[in-house]
Amino acid sequence: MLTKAPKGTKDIIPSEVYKWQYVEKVFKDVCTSFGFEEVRTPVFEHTELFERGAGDTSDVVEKQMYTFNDKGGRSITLRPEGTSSAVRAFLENNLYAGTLPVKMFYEMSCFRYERPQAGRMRQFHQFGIEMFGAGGASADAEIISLAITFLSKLGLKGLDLNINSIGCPECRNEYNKKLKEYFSQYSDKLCPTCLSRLERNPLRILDCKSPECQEIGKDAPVILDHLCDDCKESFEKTKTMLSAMGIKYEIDTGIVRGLDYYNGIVFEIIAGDIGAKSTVCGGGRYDGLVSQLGGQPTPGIGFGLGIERLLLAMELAGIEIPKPKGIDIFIGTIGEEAKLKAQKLAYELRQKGIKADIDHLDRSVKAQMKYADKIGAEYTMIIGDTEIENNKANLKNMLDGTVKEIEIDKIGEEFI
RNA sequence: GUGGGUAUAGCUCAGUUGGUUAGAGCGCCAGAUUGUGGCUCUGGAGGCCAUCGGUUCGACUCCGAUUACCCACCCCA
Repeated sequence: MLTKAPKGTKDIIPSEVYKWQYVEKVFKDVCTSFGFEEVRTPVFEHTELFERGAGDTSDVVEKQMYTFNDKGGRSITLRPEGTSSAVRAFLENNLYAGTLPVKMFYEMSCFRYERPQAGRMRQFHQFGIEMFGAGGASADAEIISLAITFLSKLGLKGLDLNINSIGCPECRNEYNKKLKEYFSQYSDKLCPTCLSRLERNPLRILDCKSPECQEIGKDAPVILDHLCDDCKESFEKTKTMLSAMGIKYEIDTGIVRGLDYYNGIVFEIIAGDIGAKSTVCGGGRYDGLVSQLGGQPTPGIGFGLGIERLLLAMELAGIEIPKPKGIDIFIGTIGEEAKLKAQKLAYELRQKGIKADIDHLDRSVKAQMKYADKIGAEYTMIIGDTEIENNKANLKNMLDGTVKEIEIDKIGEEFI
């Protein structure tokens, strides 16, 4: 118990963390080149924010939230997603009064109470971006192209970008009615889950894996045929933009985002077969969310990108993440006097920004050399009484094994 | 919440129809090389065989329960 992390959580240990640092750096660089700035919001929020934001009929809010009362009796929830917090920060800090559009990115832990499986954790990590105040197709295309740029920079090939439009509240209502009408005719043939979806969310029946439901779904009305003129036009414009940038996409009328705030364009990016959960990035437009949370009507669009799934996809694709360089020099020692000297030398080198390490376990020279090799030391120097007396020691290049004699006190000059 | 699978050394896994001292590879430590890594060879440490109960003369092995992990469904990143 004490030595076991809670279900659905995982340590990122020192020997693995370089992978995270690598994708984090690439993501930040890409976002910056697109003119986005980082935002950091609290890990927990008032529960109401997610109920109003993600929507209290969404599965996430209904049964997956880590909610508790704090000692002051407030209902607090560990964030299950990032967009609600971003909108709250946008409103609370009056960012809408500044220069529009507001473009921000983030990396955050999110929490959902679910049964863990491949690519799904209870604590998971997301990259995300949000853009507020721009409702046009160029904003859509910018968001999508940022995701594609990022994933491509990491070396992922064969990305599948699937897009759809779920329309504005008006055309979606119309469409839902038509869907209900259509599927009601087959209510005796639908599977039990889809029968319950008929009332709750008929759109999801289109996603069902059961052969019967799929067969019935083939002839169901398609959302894209039932968009209002405005929605239709903006979807067309976005597609034109994507094509102009040479970004390939597929229309997938089955994409329905799980959070209630989406409207208009929605998209998913699938990067390789990483198990059942192969969607690495999902997002869309949420033009109603800002006003839903008490602000002036402001268009918004963004995406979330799962870091665990990203790393899975990269591993599966055989992408090698560059390991960071080891230390510059290991100073090995024989005897107490040498230890004293090495400690002082390492301290001076480290202050100059040179990565230096010494022995702390009083090991044999051979063992110290092995240690130096393991930590990836580029150079080693062993000092004992003779070396200290002459102020001369051998500096060994660990890559080619060559040795050169240097003055101990001038060791720093070797690393300029 | 529903269903399936797995549980033996730090890691990846063997372990015969139930039979007495539970193995390998990798990793770790040490020696060969009395003050110099990688390669090789030799040795060493490290196991309540997940837990609890049952069957049996005898259980790592068979049965049951519990727990944990993995995978899939719902849903999602």
